[in-house]
Amino acid sequence: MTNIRTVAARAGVSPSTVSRAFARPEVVAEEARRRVFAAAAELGYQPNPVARSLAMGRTGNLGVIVPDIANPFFTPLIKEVQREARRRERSLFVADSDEHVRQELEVALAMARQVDGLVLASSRLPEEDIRAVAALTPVVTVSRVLDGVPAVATPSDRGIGQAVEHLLALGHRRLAYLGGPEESYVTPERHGALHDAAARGGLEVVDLGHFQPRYEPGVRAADLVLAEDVTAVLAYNDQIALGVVNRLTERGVRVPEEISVVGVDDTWIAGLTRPALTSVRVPVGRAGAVAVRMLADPAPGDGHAARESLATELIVRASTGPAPR
Amino acid sequence: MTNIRTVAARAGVSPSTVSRAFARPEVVAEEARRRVFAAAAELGYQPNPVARSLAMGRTGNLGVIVPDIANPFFTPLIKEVQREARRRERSLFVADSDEHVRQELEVALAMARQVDGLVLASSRLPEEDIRAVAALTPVVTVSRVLDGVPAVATPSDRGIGQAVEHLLALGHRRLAYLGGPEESYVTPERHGALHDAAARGGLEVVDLGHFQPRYEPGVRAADLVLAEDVTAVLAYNDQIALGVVNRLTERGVRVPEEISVVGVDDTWIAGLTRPALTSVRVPVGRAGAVAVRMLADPAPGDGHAARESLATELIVRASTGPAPR
DNA sequence: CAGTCGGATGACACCGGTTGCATAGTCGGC
DNA sequence: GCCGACTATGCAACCGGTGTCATCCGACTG
Repeated sequence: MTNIRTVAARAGVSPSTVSRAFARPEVVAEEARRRVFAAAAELGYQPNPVARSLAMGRTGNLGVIVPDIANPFFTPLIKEVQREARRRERSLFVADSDEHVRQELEVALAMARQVDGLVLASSRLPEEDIRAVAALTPVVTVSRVLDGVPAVATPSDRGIGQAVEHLLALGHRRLAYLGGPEESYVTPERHGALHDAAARGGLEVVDLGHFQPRYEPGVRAADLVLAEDVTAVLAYNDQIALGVVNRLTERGVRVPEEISVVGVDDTWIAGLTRPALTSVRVPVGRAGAVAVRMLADPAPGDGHAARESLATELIVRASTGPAPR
Repeated sequence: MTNIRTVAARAGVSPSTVSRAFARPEVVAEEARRRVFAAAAELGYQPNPVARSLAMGRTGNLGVIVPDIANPFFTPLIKEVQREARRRERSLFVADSDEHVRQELEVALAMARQVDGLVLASSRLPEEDIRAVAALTPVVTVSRVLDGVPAVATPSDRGIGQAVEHLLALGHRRLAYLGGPEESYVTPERHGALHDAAARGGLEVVDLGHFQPRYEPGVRAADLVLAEDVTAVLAYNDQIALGVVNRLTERGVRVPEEISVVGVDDTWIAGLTRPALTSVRVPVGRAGAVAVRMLADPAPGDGHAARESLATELIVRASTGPAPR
């Protein structure tokens, strides 16, 4: 493969001039630049980004790691991170940890030194592992807050508070809660937000346990819900909620006439299913954009790590209605 | 940041020994290895993958570029590519071209030299651009066939043929076709497969034009469908089909009693909506796995580029039924 | 016309690893 | 006790760029 010296020889200039012609064309004289590009074109030369990264100590890449690329919750985040990265002329590499802590660490370590900054979304890593990664490259976490590491938080208290208000206003008094996976950092946070809001408003909450954030566990959960004397369900996320809705419908229970269902995440499927799903919107796209901003334009370090917080809100659709009397 | 020489000094050995201790521990004596690792641990040293890539001429990374990460059609591909990459101890970087040719090229060029191989899924690039990328790094295309470039094809003729048979058997005689985006390589391929099969079986096809492969265009398409005298619809993909189903239902047209709807891609949403969607399954996950195999274990070059072909098949669900009389 | 200034270029030392080759050291065999 | 083989290590050249510094040249100034 051709390198900078080959091109230099062909163009009759020194390697330095070739390097400059590509990196900062304006400092090279017209004539020399022309000859360099001509030689490069003939030889099919392209600067080697790996060598450039090594010499410059920066790669021009950013990375984002999500637990599951297939989870539609993360796609707005990826899209926005990518858009912001592109605006800054950085390439974006995405990686998926398959909801698996061990793989998340491997993937993060593999990526760390090959990017100029890393966005860790909904990381399940233990604190010390996140810190280890942060020691290798600048890191911003999303939906996970850690001392000393810049973060974009998306606290669910407001959105879940609105969901509780909404259900109370519709006359519901007993709610089943389908919790998220035990390993997730967000699980206790959402659980706490719900219990706080419910206690304040006088809504009784029945905890039905932990569920993986996918469709099938929601199907299973629906039957548990029917065994309880509740008129509403709040699910950890939209996929679970969708499983519940479909299973209830199959069993002849009408949504929302007999049971109201609320999801969380407000992924795009929420608006597409019938009935469309009432859901707590998590501004994860904006969170991604903010995270990139924090990575690329770091605020002057005033001692402690940067922190942003983006509120959630309830989006009401067709899966919630007045409680049956 | 600490490098191999710092560690060497601390461990009282030469840089080469440190290098070998990390790269091929078995060739380093017990005692030396112990001291190297001790020194490395104290200094928090990790080998720099960029430097390693430069020296070795390989990065240990694979890349995959998809038109749209948010499109559920591609998630099985990404997942399988990742699984196969991991089996071979390669990291995987995913990138998204935002359904945009210009960005696809940029992304591909940026990635090309930083990976040992690239999977281009449903690429929309002009041939010469794909060849330019393939000149920089080994490339395997998926669902796109090009002379001289290894490829995994997923021809739709069989699956679409089955869909036509299925509809004919149900008594349908006139079908509306909602075509894909004009830029896509797959669009004419699917169109051709449909017209061939329809001509063979005696099914009349009404072409309703080109649609972007998303939900909203499907909603719009539904009203066009109703203006035609047809009893069945075949959509370019599931998202369009879903938009059609939802809009028909809204307008009081029952699916499948009055109109049957068939999608293509068999994404996971197809099974989740009500009625569940009959769809042509494209084995894109397996295609990804095969692509990685072709990249990582290249067949002895027998002159022309490797080629694999994976057949599609119809999955019948609830959105198709007997034609109304 | 000499002196100064500034812009373009080349030489060279890096960046942080890998690797072929030479050498020192160990051990066994005869 | 000497020789050959084999192992573990060090040296130094590379991978393909970047960036600093010195040099050279022409032009401008007084």
